[in-house]
Amino acid sequence: MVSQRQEDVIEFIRSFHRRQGFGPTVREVCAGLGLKSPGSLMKHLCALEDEGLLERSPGKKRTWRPVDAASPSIPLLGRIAAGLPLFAEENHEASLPVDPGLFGCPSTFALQVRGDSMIGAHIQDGDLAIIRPQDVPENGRIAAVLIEGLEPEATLKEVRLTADRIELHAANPQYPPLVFEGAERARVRVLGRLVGVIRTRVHPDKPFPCVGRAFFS
Amino acid sequence: MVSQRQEDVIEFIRSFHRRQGFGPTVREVCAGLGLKSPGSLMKHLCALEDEGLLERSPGKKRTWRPVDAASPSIPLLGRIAAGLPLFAEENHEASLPVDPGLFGCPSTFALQVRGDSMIGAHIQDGDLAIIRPQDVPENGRIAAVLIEGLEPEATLKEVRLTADRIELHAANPQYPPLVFEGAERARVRVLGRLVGVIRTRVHPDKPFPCVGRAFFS
DNA sequence: CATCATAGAGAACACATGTTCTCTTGTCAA
DNA sequence: TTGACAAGAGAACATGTGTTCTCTATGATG
Repeated sequence: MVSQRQEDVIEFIRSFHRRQGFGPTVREVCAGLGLKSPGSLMKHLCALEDEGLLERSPGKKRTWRPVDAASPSIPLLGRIAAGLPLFAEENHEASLPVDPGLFGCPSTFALQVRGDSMIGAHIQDGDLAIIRPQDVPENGRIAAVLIEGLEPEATLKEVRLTADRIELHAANPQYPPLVFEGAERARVRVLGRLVGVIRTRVHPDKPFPCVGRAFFS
Repeated sequence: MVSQRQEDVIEFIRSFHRRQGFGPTVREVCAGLGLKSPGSLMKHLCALEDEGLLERSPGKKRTWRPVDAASPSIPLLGRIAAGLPLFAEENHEASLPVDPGLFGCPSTFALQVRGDSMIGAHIQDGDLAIIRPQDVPENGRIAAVLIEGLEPEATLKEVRLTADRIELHAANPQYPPLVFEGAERARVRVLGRLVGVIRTRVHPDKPFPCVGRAFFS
């Protein structure tokens, strides 16, 4: 059981580490939380150590730290090349300087969205879709899928499962649903499910580029 | 000019950091290089500092580090408290482990969007708006603004400037534009302009929560 | 009311550790 | 040889810092 205070402790240590490149002293943690002496903070630190959320090297300076050595970046797999394997280094186009833990999963990857097929889910052209790897489709989820036989490009679609079919729905009426049933089902390969979105450019010229005001009036 | 010895120093510090999660003491670096006293190592450390390859915080323990050690982050200013100053540590709720450079500016901050007033710009409830600080309004841009006299909360709005007015438009017809003219103009305080969006949760139950399929059919 | 638990303040201790000084050794060039 | 220079050993100092103890204030509970 971690109290609010204890979550603050972890968050402070984590952000101190990120900002400074080294860990805080217990007194610096105190100052960050508004405490004036380290005595009571030690109880929190020890409690968090018992919880398995913090580590220390007893007696050593500036060694209180979160247990998870956060992997610092999300690989950007811009487009999926024809030659698999999919997650090899070859397809690793770039790294987003973003801690994957932000999205609740240490092993996410990113795909840049092309077109406005998911505009109804408020995912714009150019957005970076954060994907958690997962190969079983889940009904109602938005997933990145590969369709064998078509051009080898990952697309983002809402998955709808019925007894014997997989339907892939765009969030845009211009794109009809893709339906796979029977043997066809095997053509659908789920890469993972959408767990986040990063938009690095906000179009200044067309603030509402796809769903214009006309939709509302 | 860095000698072989000095490269060893950097490599040792870097790998120590990776293995342990915190930095080495100068004596631990000595031991790692087979030196028996820190005196001469200091010359190497200082030389590397002059080269711009290492950093330290003088006097502080375990703070010798490679210059690129501090992973940058974006401060999350969840809501703006009544008591300013705005960017003080007090309002610093948390840090997003995201390199601000991803959004083209080293000093961005984040605000969590409440409500669906910007849904037309595909910004959902709960999204994290990445803001570049800027106090002059720009026509047509989406900006985070503070309106004096109302509840002290930052809101995201599209700014439209005319000769003598500032209009703040929501991207949702349910919210009428706010118009400020004449002396009223001074009530509008621009915090910065929107340069990005991060969505950390994708609602599985309602994939199109606000602009439903009804809009398209 | 009494009792207990929790959070924090404040003081104190021990020592790890950054930093500086001096001295020795080895190397290279004039 | 002599001098200059770099690398290291060893000692010493000042203090930052982890850790522990005691005492107080507050709130919940019986």
